[in-house]
Amino acid sequence: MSRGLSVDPSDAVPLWKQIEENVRRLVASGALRPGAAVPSVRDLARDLSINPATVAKGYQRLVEAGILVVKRGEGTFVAEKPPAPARGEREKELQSGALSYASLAVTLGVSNEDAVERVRGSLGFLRRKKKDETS
Amino acid sequence: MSRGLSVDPSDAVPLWKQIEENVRRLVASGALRPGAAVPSVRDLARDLSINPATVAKGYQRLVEAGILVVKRGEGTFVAEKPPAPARGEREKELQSGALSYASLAVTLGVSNEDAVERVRGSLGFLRRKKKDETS
Amino acid sequence: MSRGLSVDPSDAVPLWKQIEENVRRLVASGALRPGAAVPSVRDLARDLSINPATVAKGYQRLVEAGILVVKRGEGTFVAEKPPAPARGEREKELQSGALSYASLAVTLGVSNEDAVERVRGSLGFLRRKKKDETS
Amino acid sequence: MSRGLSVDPSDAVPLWKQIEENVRRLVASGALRPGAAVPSVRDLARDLSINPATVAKGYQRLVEAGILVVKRGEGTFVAEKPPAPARGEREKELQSGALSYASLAVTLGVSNEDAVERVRGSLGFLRRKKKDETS
DNA sequence: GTGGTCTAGACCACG
DNA sequence: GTGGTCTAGACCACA
Repeated sequence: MSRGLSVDPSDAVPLWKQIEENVRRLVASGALRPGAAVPSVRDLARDLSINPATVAKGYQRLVEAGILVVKRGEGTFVAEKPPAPARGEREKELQSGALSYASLAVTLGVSNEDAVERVRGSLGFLRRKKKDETS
Repeated sequence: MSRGLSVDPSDAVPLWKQIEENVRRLVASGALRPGAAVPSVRDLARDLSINPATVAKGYQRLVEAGILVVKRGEGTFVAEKPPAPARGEREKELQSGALSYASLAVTLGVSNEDAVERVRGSLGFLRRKKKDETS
Repeated sequence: MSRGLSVDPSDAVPLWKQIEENVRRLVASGALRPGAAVPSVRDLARDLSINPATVAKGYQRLVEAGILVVKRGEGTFVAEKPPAPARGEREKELQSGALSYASLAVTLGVSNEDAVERVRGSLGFLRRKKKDETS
Repeated sequence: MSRGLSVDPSDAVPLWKQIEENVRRLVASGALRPGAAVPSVRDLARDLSINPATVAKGYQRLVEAGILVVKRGEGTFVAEKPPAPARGEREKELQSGALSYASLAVTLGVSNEDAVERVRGSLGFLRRKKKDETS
């Protein structure tokens, strides 16, 4: 196992995006701490049996988002500083994520409270896990 | 107005999927009752200024899902007995969506309350929209 | 000529970045107006004798920056609205550009006033040209 | 301190180029006078915690440019007569840089004054930095 | 060894 | 026709 990184080629969401989300999740949960190295592009590509360029694209997005940093010739690492307070651009990203999730919930016929509760639960799960890993 | 059906061409989600989701929502909310007719493919296409094939594709998915039925020569109608979505699948999909959104919020450095509030807001927005369409 | 778009394969700056800058320049100067179509990925790639994926990468960056918009199945167009006031993220981009230019000027042994004057001149040139093209 | 020489590993520009530019600047500003010795490759590498090969590459470029000269067995020194850069080339490079920056500013929707002010600020920052290193 | 760029060409989704 | 994704593999810059 590559530290919990996995992809599903039959999924509609692009492989590079699956990788992005996976890493995001690992960082959010503290499984990947600031300064820690993520698997090299080639290694992860081999483990997942996909093309290195695909992995690179996923990493690239995270670099642009400030989640990862590249040290040339050394590898890719989790950024030391939590990505800036994030006004503006990222505001939109979060809002879009919220709407997307809400839409899913409504489509699935779930009550507002149930939908909200699940988010609250996931947040708690991540924060708790992060605290554990950090300590 | 085509009964509250609208699409956003600049949205990342495919037009046919927007149509599918819109109809699904209208049916779920009762705005479109079992047995009711949905707009004809070419009418809706004209109203939305999009390609009829795009509308057809959205309807097609709904027919395959058992939400709509086609009566040849008469038109397309809401099925009498919309099939209940598999509980297990829904559960997993929603849970996964919640975790995904939570991870995004955490990596963006957003507080739990802010993250939850945004979902609540989005849910309210969607329900309100649905209500408008229903009335 | 593809509307003034050209690249220099022997240049150290990546082809996709050259394309990005070229388009940015054409938009800034008004040669490409809001709503106008940019050359299709394949066409431009053929004209420049480079790979479509390379062109696509350049366009992609501009889409993410809000300069271009993609209409699926139709093509790529200059965005209608001037990219949002741009606080935050783009702040950094501009600052980085300024520092980069200043560094070049200092390295070249140019006086502050000369360096500033050249920027002022270029800005004037672009604004004037834009006004002409728009009118 | 190695005479004000410093590098930023997280910067996009290659370490060897940062070194090259630093030295070039120190020479241009007079902090390093003709005939003066520059730090030895291994000393500087140790001070900066980087690979000696990286330092060597930066020095090499400067030797090729006639800025530095190597006296075998003694060390590396600032050339007595630093060659004047070709006027024409400089001119074009600077002008191109100015236009590039101006285009960026315009597409970002920034006012002329704001754009100019940022350059002025960056220039001031660099000159001040150079002065510090000189003193 | 690392990541970044580019190519050639396939396949898919969309309109 | 459009752009988006992915692959396989080459080459380069960097440490």
